[in-house]
Order: sequence, then C-alpha cells, then structure tokens
Amino acid sequence: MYRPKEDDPIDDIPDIAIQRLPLYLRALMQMQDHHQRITSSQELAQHLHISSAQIRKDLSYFGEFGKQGTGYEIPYLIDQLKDILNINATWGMALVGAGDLGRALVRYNGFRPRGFYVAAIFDSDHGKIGTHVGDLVIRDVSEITRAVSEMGLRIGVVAVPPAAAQAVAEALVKGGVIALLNYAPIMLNMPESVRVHYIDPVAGLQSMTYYLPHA
Amino acid sequence: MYRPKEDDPIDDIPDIAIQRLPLYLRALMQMQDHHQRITSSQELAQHLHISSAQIRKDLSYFGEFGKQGTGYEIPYLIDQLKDILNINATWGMALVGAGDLGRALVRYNGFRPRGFYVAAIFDSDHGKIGTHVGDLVIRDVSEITRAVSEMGLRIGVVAVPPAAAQAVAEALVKGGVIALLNYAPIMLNMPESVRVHYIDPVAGLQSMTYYLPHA
DNA sequence: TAGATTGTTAATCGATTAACAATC
DNA sequence: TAGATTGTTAATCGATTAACAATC
Repeated sequence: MYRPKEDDPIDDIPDIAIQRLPLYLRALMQMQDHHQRITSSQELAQHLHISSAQIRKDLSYFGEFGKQGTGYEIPYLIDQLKDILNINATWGMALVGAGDLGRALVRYNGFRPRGFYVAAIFDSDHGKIGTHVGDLVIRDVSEITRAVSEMGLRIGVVAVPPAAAQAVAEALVKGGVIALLNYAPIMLNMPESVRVHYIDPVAGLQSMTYYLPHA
Repeated sequence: MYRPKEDDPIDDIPDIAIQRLPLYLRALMQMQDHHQRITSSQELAQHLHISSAQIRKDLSYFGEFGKQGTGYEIPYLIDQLKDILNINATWGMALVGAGDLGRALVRYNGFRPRGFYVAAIFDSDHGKIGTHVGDLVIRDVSEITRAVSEMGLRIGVVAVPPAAAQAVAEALVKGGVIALLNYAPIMLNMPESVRVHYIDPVAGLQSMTYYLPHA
C-alpha cells in the first residue's frame, strides 16, 4: 500500500503532476504488452512528448523507482503507479443516462483492464427502465441515491442532457458518490469535497479551431 | 473577422488561455438561453470556479469587450468569442470507427449548435460498410484519404481500437486533416503542424481515485 | 455624483527544466 | 572501468492574481 514519502506531503504534490501519472501508466502498460521489461525517463518522454526531467520529478514525489544507469523496471513501476493511484482494487461506477453515450459507456471494454466498471445504470425514461444494457437493468433515476448508497459506490458518471445534470449529480452525491465524471457540457455546483472531471469534446474541438486557417 | 490586437501576437497567447475560451463561450450561451443580457467577469468567475482577474486577462489578449461599471453584453461577447475561435462557420468532421462510440458521436446532438458535425464515417468491418448511421453511409477505411481530400475536411475524429489509431490518423492527415480528436487511449505520433486533442475518460478517473479514501 | 467593473500592471506564485553529483 | 541514467537542486520560465487607475 502506498504511503507518502515523509509525514504527509500529499498536499504538496501538484494536481497537474497527479494528472500525468495515468499517462505514464498507460504508456508503461503498452510497453509491457509489447514484452518490453525496462524503460527510461528519456524513452517515456519521447513517447509522451514531454521532458524526461518532468517524468523523473513527478515520480520523485512518491519515491525512488529506478536504477541509475539502467532506468525503470516496467512491471515494478506499473505496480507502484497502480498503488499510488488507488487502482489495485477495481472501482464500480454509477452511470446515469442510458442514451447513446450511456450505452456506449456500459459496453466500452476499456474500463475493466484499467480498474473500473459500470455497476449500475439509471435513466428517467419509463420506456427504458427495466430493459437491459449488457448485463445491467436500467433503473429509475429516483432510485439513484438509495441504490448508490446500498452498493457503496463512490464514483458517478453523468451522461444526461445538461438541464438534468445538476440534479443527477446531487442525487449521486447524496448516496455517497465523491468523484464524478461529467459528460454534460455544463459546470456542476458541488461541495469542495467532491472531485469532478469534465469531458467536453466540443470544448476540445473549439480550442483547436482557434489555430486552424480560417476555412 | 477576428484579427490579433497588434501586429501578430498570436504566438504570445498561452494555449492554456485559448483552452478556457470555449468554457467562457459555453457559460455565456447558457446565460443567453436563460435570457440574460449582461454579465460580469465576477459572475462568470463564480460560474466557472476561476478568478475574475483570469477571465479579464484572457479576454484582454484579444481586445476590449466590456464596459467599466457595467460588464459584458452577452450576445456581443458570444459573437466575438465565436469569431476568435473560428466557429462562425461550421466544421465538418471525418469520423473513423463505427463502434458504439462512433455511432454515439454521429447521433450526438451537442455538436451542431456549437459549430461541428460529422460529415463522413469510416470503418474497417465489411459487415458494417455500406450500412447507415443516421444519414451517413459507413465507408471503407481504405477510402479515408481520398474522401477527406475530396470533401475538404480539416478535422478528424479517431474512435477505433488503440492498435488501429496511428494508421487511421495518418490516413486522415494524408487527406488534409490538421486537427484530430483522439478517443483511443494512445499517443499519436504526428507532425508538429497537426493539432491533437486527447479524450481518455479512464485517465480522468484514475487521477481522481488518487484522492479517494482507499476503499 | 456614487457605485461598480473593466483593462492592465506588477508582484506573486507555481511549474518546468537544465545541470550534475551519485551510482548502478 | 566507462557509459548511462537516476534523483534532486537551483535557476528559469510562465501563469495567476492582487490592486488600482480609468471610466461607464
């Protein structure tokens, strides 16, 4: 089990460094799939388009994982990163919204191998409630708080129209959710204690078109 | 048509500021939907959970859009931001991958009102090629370069398994694509001139679990 | 006018990186 | 050993923000 280096410097580690760890892990797992056993900060840097100093600094917040002159043992570093990121256990998620996106997320096979799975799905459409998506039965949104609480889920995924997102997020949090993945293009108003990660492909597109030649 | 403030300071504007503009635009459009006509940097700041100084500074890279003592006229600022971000015209996108995610993206109705639409869809599965998704006919991935070129598309969306992503991206770029939205959990190796925006929900989740109490 | 808010400057804050001793 | 790469320090770089004159 991971423990911060000394005392509790957990608050001294910049969030932007934390956000890079999953990218390191992803790259390492890819290397492992290609049966590579050793890598270096330089090789990782080239792969990820960032500097090798940055990678070494980010890792140094948590300990010493490499060997001078050699680099990093891939399986060992993968284990350590999983430990740091808390994904040695698998996290069940409560998904709200059984539209095209919600159903695609249930079927997405990229979650499991990386530590996550959809444990329950909810929708407000009575025509959908009671029907299946994969192994799951769609439940009424009115059951969110109770079900999340009973199942002990800590992560919620919001895949509903923007107008419904805030209420849905509140129901999830009421049930005990403390981390939200929000696909609705709207800011959620949440207590400080709740983490929110936003996914808005259009915002990403719009920040690219800024640089594109005016058609 | 937007022109940089003086000469060509386009390179002096930090990309991180550019990435916030779509969030400002999104918030403003939401206010407009609620028939609000005026806002202030303070109100926007509260809405977006950032500082009002940051908003004023970001906008100041491009001109003066507000009135002292009053704030910003919402419709005017929306127009200006759309102009800056190059989304007064609508951008057609070439989408590769007609799996669950790809089909969800074709049907997603959040693209059009914000300046984008899927103009073509490709897949490698011969069982899918020739069938419809919405109004679009799924075409063979071997046609990507030619089709993209003929249609003059500048934006590509990669929604294929990681192993296929690099080749697909190369085909798109060969046809003239210069901005990529990549849903595959892998880094793309692209020329400097090509913009890439990555969407990896799992990376987002993993950086949140870092902070969660160890189940 | 009095009150409010902008646009901008300068100071502060924080992140990135160059460089290198340590060492495998 | 010679060569390579780590972990870390200190310098650099860049982004954020406090503060306020200008002004609506």
